[in-house]
Amino acid sequence: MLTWYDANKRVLPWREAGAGAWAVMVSEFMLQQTPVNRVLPAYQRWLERWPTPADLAAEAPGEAVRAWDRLGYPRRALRLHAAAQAIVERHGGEVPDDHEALLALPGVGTYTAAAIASFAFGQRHAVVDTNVRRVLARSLTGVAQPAVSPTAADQRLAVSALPEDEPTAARWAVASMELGALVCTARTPNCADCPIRSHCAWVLAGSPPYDGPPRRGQTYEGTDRQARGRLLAVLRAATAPVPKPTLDAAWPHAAQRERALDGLVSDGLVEPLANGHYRLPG
DNA sequence: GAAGCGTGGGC
DNA sequence: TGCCCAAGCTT
Repeated sequence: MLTWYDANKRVLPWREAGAGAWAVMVSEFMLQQTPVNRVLPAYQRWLERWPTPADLAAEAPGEAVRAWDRLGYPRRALRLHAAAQAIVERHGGEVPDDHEALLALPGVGTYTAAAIASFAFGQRHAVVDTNVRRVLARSLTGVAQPAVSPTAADQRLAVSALPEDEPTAARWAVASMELGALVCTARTPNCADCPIRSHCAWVLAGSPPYDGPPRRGQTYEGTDRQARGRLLAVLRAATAPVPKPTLDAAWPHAAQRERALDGLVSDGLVEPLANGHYRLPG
């Protein structure tokens, strides 16, 4: 798998030599639930504008929300901004290399802390994302898909599979994730090109189909989530505070619109002004 | 532990 | 055409 990775890895800006821990951190925030191809343009603009945590920390949080563009889940932008401020206050403006310190930052959970420590600092951590969970479910457990949500068993399995040697563990982490992203994919895995197919428990079992409980599809049309997205899109595009009637026009269902707007305000994504106008948080 | 949280692309 | 999926985190 390590050899396969060296020959087949994608060229990505946050993987370039000297990209730095901040670049890795920004990419990890953006890649939480958003595909690589959609992240790339926003990532490039982001690092040009805010090349260090201090640069971002000095901005209004609303600017982070605006620059987040249409990556989705805009609370991630607020958390990245808050994390940058915490890095300035607690770590002298440098992304910490300590797993515990990373985990304490806003928006950084188990996966992201391990990813930054491993990808940026070469440490030995189990980096368990949806790709790795799928690779391990197939190759070691022998089932078509991992559990619906991450489990303690997934984490234990990933730890048990991790090479002992630190630099090898770091290479293994990124390689296993890339294998899941490029070859051992969710829908139609390309087993013919897989470097571990001769060891894969799922392939050796005859590639049995998934037989677990049905996976809940995520509805979107007509949801509060969609309403929030519409309202925030209006505010992102505006250069001045927006009068309420303009927001009203963005979502016809009044009760749902007000609920969504209240939610955005309580999340800190929208700031209501005294004159009844609204804007991204200053 | 479940629910809430965006957006768009691919099959 | 829908449906599934995408480097999760927080409450």
